[in-house]
Amino acid sequence: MTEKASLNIYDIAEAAGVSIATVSRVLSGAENVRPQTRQKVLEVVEKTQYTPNAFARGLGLGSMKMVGILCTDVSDSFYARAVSILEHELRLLDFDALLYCTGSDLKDKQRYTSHLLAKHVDAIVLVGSAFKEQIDNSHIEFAAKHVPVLIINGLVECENTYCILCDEYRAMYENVRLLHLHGCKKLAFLYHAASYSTVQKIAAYREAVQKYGLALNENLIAYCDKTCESAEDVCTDLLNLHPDIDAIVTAEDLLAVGACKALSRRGMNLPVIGFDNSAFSVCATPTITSVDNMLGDMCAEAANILSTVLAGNKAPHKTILKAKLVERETFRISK
Amino acid sequence: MTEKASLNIYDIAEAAGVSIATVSRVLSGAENVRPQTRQKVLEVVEKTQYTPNAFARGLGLGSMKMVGILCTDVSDSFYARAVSILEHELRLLDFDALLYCTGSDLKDKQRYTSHLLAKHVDAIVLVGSAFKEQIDNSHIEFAAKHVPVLIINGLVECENTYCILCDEYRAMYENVRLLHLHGCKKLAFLYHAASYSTVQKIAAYREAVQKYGLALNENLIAYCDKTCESAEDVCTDLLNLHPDIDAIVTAEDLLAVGACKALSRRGMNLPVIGFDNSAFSVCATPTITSVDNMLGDMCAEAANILSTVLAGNKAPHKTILKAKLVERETFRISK
DNA sequence: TTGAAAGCGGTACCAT
DNA sequence: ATGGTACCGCTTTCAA
Repeated sequence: MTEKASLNIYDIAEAAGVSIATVSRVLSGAENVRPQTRQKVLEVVEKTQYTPNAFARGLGLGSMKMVGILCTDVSDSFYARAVSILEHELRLLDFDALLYCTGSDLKDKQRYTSHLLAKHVDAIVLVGSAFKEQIDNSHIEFAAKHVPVLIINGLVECENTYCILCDEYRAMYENVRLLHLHGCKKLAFLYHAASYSTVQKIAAYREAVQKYGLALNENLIAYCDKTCESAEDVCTDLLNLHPDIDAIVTAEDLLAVGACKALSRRGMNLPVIGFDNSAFSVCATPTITSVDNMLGDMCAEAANILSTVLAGNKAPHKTILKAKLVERETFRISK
Repeated sequence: MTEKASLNIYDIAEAAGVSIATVSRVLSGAENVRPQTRQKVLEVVEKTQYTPNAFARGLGLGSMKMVGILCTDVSDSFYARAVSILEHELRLLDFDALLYCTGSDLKDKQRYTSHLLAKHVDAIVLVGSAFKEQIDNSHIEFAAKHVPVLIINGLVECENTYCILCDEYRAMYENVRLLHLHGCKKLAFLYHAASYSTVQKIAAYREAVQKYGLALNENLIAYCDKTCESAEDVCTDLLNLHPDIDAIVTAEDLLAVGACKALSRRGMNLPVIGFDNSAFSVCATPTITSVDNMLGDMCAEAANILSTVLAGNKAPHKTILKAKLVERETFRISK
């Protein structure tokens, strides 16, 4: 009547004629086991297809080898790529990925962070700079007291926190410089969400515009919803107001796509530079020159740091990668 | 010296002056606890910020309330959206999402499936019809012996398996019918990966083409890599070989984008219908008419079924949703 | 090299 | 309503 869900270590021990301690040793790859004994145990394990109970293991070791990934929105292609790469890297380190999509509400981020801690994950990875709240990072600081917190493309000043970011400030500054060299005088800037990343880009835009003596006008910095259509509308309005705009830079590729649509609808053809080097930049017509922020490298580096830290070694609090411009049809650096 | 990682139920019991059994009752919301006692315990819990150990709980209950999501590739925007929605639905049911990106190799799918089982997830959700292997579904069947397996947009004939799919066969058939009504006579078909989903679409294309007496030629059914560029190249070749092609249908939006590029490059303007109603369909110029396969609804239904099944109730093995065509610039149904 | 036994931190049954 | 206690299944220390 009473049916066992599955075999346990006692069953294996009995079948192999050894104690559970020995089985445990064999399974954890301990050296001090007589080859013959090991052999016998492994045979039984093989034959019975035995798998140790992960919860019991977790209870004993205090870890189930899981890493929590906190991400504002996986349906965003940029974050999706990040999660994809991270998951892959974690898998290589033999960690499972516990995915939490938090949305952008701070309360949710806090709640999910503590959920993750309650699940005793070995580390937490924050994907997306949206996590850099200007207001309140206490949940991150709290989490970092318990487990290492990796932050992809975001920055938090806090112990046991490892920020891997791309120098987007510099990249955007460079965008403006290149357009200036190209002869442009009045650059529109389209952005969405005020994430850490976006704030950097806007700051860079402002400073570079000033530095190179380009048209300086707050109205040139325009907010859009995160859709092609919104960007197109906003850009159209902007072009109506400022017909002398002669180049467009955006904080995201999708917005650049919308901008291009606005341009071609009026038969214009201005330099446009997007950001993220996403699939959108290739889909658009014309294809969009875009800044590659090295997401793959950031995630790989995150994995690196994670394994370093979990091994008990020191890792840099802040790692900055350099972005690179991928030239496509909307802008080519003139030689 | 010996520092405790965190408080356990004994600490709480002691502080509250009750037994651990009572603490357990209070925390699990049992009715049979004197309000006064409950109050006292909750106070201590509140004050100490106590959180029960998830592993111990899992060990006792045989579940940590986790659901495994198996997905060939989250960086694919379609799957990413699915995972995003699923995660949200699971969260509402109080389940965590354990994400596994399997890639398309069968061996990996099998391995990860058993990993998931070893982690004692409460259910497994398969995202993407790529999981319907013509050759071997034994890993799915095996998994279904242990936990319910939900399949989004795929079909497996097996007990304890719940397939939620969209009638893509019908949708593709309808595409061909509409184009025929529109006066088209020779339709090219672009596809990637031979997933269950794609197989359905191809079959529908074939049958409809036959039924409506359109040009029937295996060469019109062309394989591309999953990139704009590849689709563009393939489509260009196709148009060179068959200059009389007068409409294009694709198994994925991205391929439709490529097709449109090929068309506009030769100054052509044929009806094009994509599939998935993804962000790409809106980004392209012109915007692409696309079949919406109701991904959101499928995922919501999956969550529904999951809660039903986990509650011990019966749920349908197969749920089919109806797709709908979203009209954009590349094709409008003529009245 | 091996085994016995004490945790790990809960749940739930059985008394009281 | 509450407490005692036997599990759940594994890891690890200590002895042998």
